[in-house]
Amino acid sequence: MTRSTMPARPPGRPRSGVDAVVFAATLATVHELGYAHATVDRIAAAAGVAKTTIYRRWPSKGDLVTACLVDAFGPAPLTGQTTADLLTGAIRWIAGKIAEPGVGAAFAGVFTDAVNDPALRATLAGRLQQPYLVALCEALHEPPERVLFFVDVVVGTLLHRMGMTGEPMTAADVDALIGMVLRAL
Amino acid sequence: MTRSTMPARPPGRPRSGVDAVVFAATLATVHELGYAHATVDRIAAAAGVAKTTIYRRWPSKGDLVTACLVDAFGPAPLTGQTTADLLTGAIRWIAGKIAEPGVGAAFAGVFTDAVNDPALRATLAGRLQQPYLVALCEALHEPPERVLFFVDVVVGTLLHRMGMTGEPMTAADVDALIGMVLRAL
DNA sequence: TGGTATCGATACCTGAGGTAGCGTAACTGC
DNA sequence: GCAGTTACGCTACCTCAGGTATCGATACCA
Repeated sequence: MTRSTMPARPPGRPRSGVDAVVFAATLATVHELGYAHATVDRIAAAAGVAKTTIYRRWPSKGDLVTACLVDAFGPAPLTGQTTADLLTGAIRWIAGKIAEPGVGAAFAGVFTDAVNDPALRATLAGRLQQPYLVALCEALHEPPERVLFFVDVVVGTLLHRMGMTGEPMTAADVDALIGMVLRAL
Repeated sequence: MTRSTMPARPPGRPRSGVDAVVFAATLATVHELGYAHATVDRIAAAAGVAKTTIYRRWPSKGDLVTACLVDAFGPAPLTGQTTADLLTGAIRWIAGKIAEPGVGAAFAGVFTDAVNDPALRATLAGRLQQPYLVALCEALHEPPERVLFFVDVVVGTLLHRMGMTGEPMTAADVDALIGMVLRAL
């Protein structure tokens, strides 16, 4: 991500495409073994690269998974005729992403790690949450603290279900969540 | 807990009071260092017991913390003239518990561990969640899946805030959460 | 062809969860 | 007071995973 945006390629070995391969291997390994058992050794083996290559690109496992999630999420589709449409789409989108194989477990796992790692928490908040927060504030014309509250509600609920049951939330419950948030605004 | 309910004390060394001392040391250590850095060695040292004593009583760190939380929470105060009163009291109660020093971090940490440890997840769901779930179903006259959804919302939101900021939710936001849940029922 | 920077491999360090063995302290019952 | 019983403290140890250091090999650019 950082390197691919450089104007001219510096001399040395190639590394194009490695990020994508490692991200795919990360999600696949987390999906198969869970976050805790998806060791960096196994992820490296699955990606066909050396462990040292991973630590050269990302300073820690948490940073790797965070970058992986940023890549997997991409920009939020904040579109819709009305505010209700926009919110419904956004909540369905994040619920769908968390339901993707590996993404939910990776998200819950890195969130978990961040609880007791202030540096990782800052990375997670800055790289993953901040962009969506800003976009939501603009799209909804609501102050940040209010948007933050609803992010806590939506993401917290989805992750709690994922963590307690190991399964993503059903479509019916996602609809209930949407109804609840719409009524509250 | 298990032993103190026995009718007659069996022969051997005493162990009364050790549970309470270890629970207090667990919460204090987690409060001071966070869940991940609160190693069993340090908890044992803080309690003034040997590490082996802890592992003799609880099979793992997760089980220790779960037992500690069960002890710290106690029975839920499900009282109130109306359903609204009852729910308001229950949500304020759980929010207050999670805001207690060490409890929130311990809860978030053990939840985190449970995400990728099915055995611990079963313990957490059975010992900590199940009793409150049953009591809530009876008190609210609602089916389990509906109650489970609202537990996901309330606990998930509180834990997400705790995990992302490191601080418990403000009273104003807890009130907003209560209002949201009341409107949804 | 040479310079440059990354890659792969191996070996290693640290910290933490968890276990084994053994002598010892404390309680119950006779 | 004395045996029997049980848990305790201590020490040493195992395993696994995150993370680091070193170095030769490799592939790109000029």
